[in-house]
Amino acid sequence: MSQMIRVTLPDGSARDVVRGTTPAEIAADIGPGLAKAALAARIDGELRDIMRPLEEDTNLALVTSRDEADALELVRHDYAHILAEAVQNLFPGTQITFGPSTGDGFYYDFAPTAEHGPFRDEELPLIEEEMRRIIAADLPLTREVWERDKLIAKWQADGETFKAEWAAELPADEELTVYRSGGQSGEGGWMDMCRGPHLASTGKLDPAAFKLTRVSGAYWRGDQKNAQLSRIYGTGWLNKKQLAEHLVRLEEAAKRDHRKLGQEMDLFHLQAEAHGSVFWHPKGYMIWRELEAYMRRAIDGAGYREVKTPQVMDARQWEQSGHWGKYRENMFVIPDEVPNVDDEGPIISDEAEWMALKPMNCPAHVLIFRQGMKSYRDLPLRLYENGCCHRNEPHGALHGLMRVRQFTQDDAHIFCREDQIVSEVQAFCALADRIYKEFGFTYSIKLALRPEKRFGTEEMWDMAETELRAAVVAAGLNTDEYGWEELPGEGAFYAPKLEWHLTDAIGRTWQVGTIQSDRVLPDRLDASYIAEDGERHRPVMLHRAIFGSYERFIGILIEHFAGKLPVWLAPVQAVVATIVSDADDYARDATAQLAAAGIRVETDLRNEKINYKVREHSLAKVPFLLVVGKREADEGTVAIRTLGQEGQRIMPLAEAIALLKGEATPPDLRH
RNA sequence: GCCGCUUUAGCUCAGUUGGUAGAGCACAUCAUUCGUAAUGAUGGGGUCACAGGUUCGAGUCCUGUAAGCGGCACCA
Repeated sequence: MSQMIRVTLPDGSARDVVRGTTPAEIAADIGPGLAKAALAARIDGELRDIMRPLEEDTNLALVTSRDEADALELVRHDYAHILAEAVQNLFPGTQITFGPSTGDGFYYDFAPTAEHGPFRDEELPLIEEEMRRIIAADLPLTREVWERDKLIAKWQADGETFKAEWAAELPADEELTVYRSGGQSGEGGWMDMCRGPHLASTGKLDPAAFKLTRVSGAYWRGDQKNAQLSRIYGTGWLNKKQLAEHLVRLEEAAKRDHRKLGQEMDLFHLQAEAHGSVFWHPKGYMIWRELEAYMRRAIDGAGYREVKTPQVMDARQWEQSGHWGKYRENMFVIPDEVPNVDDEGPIISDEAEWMALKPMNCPAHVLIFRQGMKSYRDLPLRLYENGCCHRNEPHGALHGLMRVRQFTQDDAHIFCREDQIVSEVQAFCALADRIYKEFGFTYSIKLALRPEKRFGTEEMWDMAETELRAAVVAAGLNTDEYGWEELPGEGAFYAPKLEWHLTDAIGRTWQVGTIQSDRVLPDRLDASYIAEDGERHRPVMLHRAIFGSYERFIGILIEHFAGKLPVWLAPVQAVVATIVSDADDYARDATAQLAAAGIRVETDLRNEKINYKVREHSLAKVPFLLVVGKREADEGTVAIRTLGQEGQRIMPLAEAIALLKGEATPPDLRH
């Protein structure tokens, strides 16, 4: 075996070095600048430690902070380790578990001692200080390969039961590696089991480029049945400037929060007496009404027929549909009896019959389908409902408009034959695409596969998943551009789901649209049609929504536009504001003409300076401000100021009305 | 549901080691009629989330409950 190996660099040049040479040594050989800048190595495309010796001929690329994605990943992972080391220095007995990098930083999950309990916000500065001390100490990080039994024994000896469990369960063919900061090779210092790679030493990190942000509970291995750990989150960057920019971005995002804007713009409110249900104010409900009208135009044009179904149905119906068995913990259940009321309130007898508020519209739509005989000629039958549903969600899940307990879905069920599924799903993908684009959204799309709790045969699920996948492929949506991925175990109990996701102001994604291919409910609720062969057949039922719920969609719209809604959705589209009271009559007349043209317009005749009015209506995010003074009143003009722009345009009133009418036209009615 | 934090005027927030509540904005009244992001003056407004407890005395300390916030788990 040769003592020399050949290393090929990205520029195509090759150099022969002694086996066991490290990328760091090669970097140093090329130049001191590179040696300092190099953070890690890419060996045949795989990210590796810069201190890890090269054993065979390879392609080598040195990773520096210019390779931002790689560098951030490395740095964040290192911050996570240093966080763990700092916590164990400060709080002996705390067990370490697991700590990855995230989209903007890192976290680490700890099992604190019983005496200490979960970490608290106020401890974060202390931990940050210890982390900076570790960075300043510039401790070298070394990689060691351990034998599984020895490593498990070591963790057990150290009282690290979570690590021991993890080490025992890692795949048998996986090499177990440990990273040690400080200490001698093989002993001393601080160690964590980790796949790596890591930087060469803790001093490679910028002590001013990270910040611990919050604490949280988190379950061991993400399972509620397991122990709850104490998670510490941080944000980490390559330098101080990046951190500062990130913190500014967070502040900006907080200003777009739909809960904050909803209050400032007087759109809606939530209160404890109906927690999880929305009180829509006139302005907020105007957005809703516009969306409803928009969606009706869309479904009318796509061959749907609108229905309305009961809010409350007998428990037996929900048993039949399977919801009673699989979904009851989320259902609001009510007794079906005249309450026997005395001073203590209603008494429910032991024999009470039960009813439930609908958590979904699907069973009711099947009941409509079942009325009368259906022929194959009736299919596909597309039933749409603005369906108001109630779900008793876990309290910790509630979040503004995004997650509520009462919500209205733009829900439809398409009853169709087997051979119509793919074309129906494709048509839906096209409709959803058109609609999201008309609102200016980009979306990601996922396929949620069969869950553990489910009805139906494996063959049914195989078919259903295959159909949805086929439709997405046919529509060309299964690409990275659409964030395409398959999510095992995340489907509904009756069907796999295609899901459309939109992103909120701080990067959290929310499912809005869905289409689900369901053979279970038609079977359980005995839906059938007469086919060409004269026999009864089961239809397939496609559950689908595009807004998901009006509540969530409005929440996302508010954040997406930072409250500055497109004119057609703005609750108040224009305000006519006077400069002097001499213009009051003209302002009233102009307002009446705008209103007659269908513009949502208000008048501001208050005895205030125009500066004050401009500021107030700008903050209220009114798209158009029509200012009238003596001059405009005399000339029959208005001075139009557009939200977000400085200056104004003076034009005849008739022209202004035409302009606003055009701007206020919903996107689907433009040509 | 779980972990941590929070809850004081309509809104945003001050309130020292426990001694009986304050600002700005908003609102009302008056004056001001003003040309594109805050005119001035005066005034009204609070069971300090709720329920207990400690104390001579609790916005402040303790316990419980509820809601809100950030995560986790769960989901449109």
